[in-house]
Amino acid sequence: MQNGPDALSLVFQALADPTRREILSRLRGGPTTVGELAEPFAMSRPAISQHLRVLERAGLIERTATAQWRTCTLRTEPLDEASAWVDRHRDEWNERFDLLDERLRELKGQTDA
Amino acid sequence: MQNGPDALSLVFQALADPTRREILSRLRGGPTTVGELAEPFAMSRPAISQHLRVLERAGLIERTATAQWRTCTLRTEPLDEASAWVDRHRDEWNERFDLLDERLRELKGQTDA
DNA sequence: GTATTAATTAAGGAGTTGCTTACATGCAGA
DNA sequence: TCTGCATGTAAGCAACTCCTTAATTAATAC
Repeated sequence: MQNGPDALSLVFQALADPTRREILSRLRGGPTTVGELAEPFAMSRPAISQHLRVLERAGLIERTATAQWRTCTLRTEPLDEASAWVDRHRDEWNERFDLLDERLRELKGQTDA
Repeated sequence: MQNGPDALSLVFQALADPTRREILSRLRGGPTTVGELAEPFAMSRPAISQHLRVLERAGLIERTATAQWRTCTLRTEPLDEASAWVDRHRDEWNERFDLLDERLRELKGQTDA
């Protein structure tokens, strides 16, 4: 994997773990230090650090260092793309219209050429 | 894996691969055989079979056997839960209201007790 | 300076993923 | 029944995930 996975795969992969989803849910309450974040989990600090790295790699959190505390902040932008993908596939009605659109555009391209 | 991951993790994990997302997109056009599905990918048939198993495990497709062809059909129900989770975290405004709701419910529970 | 606190990095191990090739299964038609 | 086609299963391998404990960095307080 020399090039690394695409952004959307990184986001979905980050969300594919209950601990990481719980961390994101807790971050909705506002920026939080790693220690506070780790407290409710029966898991070592390094394990939490590694989960945070996965979330950071997906762009879902930002870590800023103030003194010896690292504050984690929620970043929701990557979820827009994820939400768009899911919703596009979720609703069969819209899908049919999407496909109709594509067909029409194809036809238009053909008659133009 | 005696207990296995939860349903939501399975769905996000299934979506965390471009090949599988492409398969789902292609299935929006209607039920398709494995051969047709595999055709555009530079990948062996067994690899596609394994991707289909991941999608089936997540409940995102259904496989039915007619003659020697296995027909794959899209199932969008699992995406509802995924969409709900993402949307709940996507919009900061709604999150704040959700949190306010939770706090109010907590307070109510406390005064009741 | 030394000690304490907060967090990360390093190293390692059990299990999983994503692919491969080779083999097996199961149906259809001569 | 034998042949061919569509698909799945088995086995193997490199890379990755998710956790661990031990060592390290960095800032604060004495």
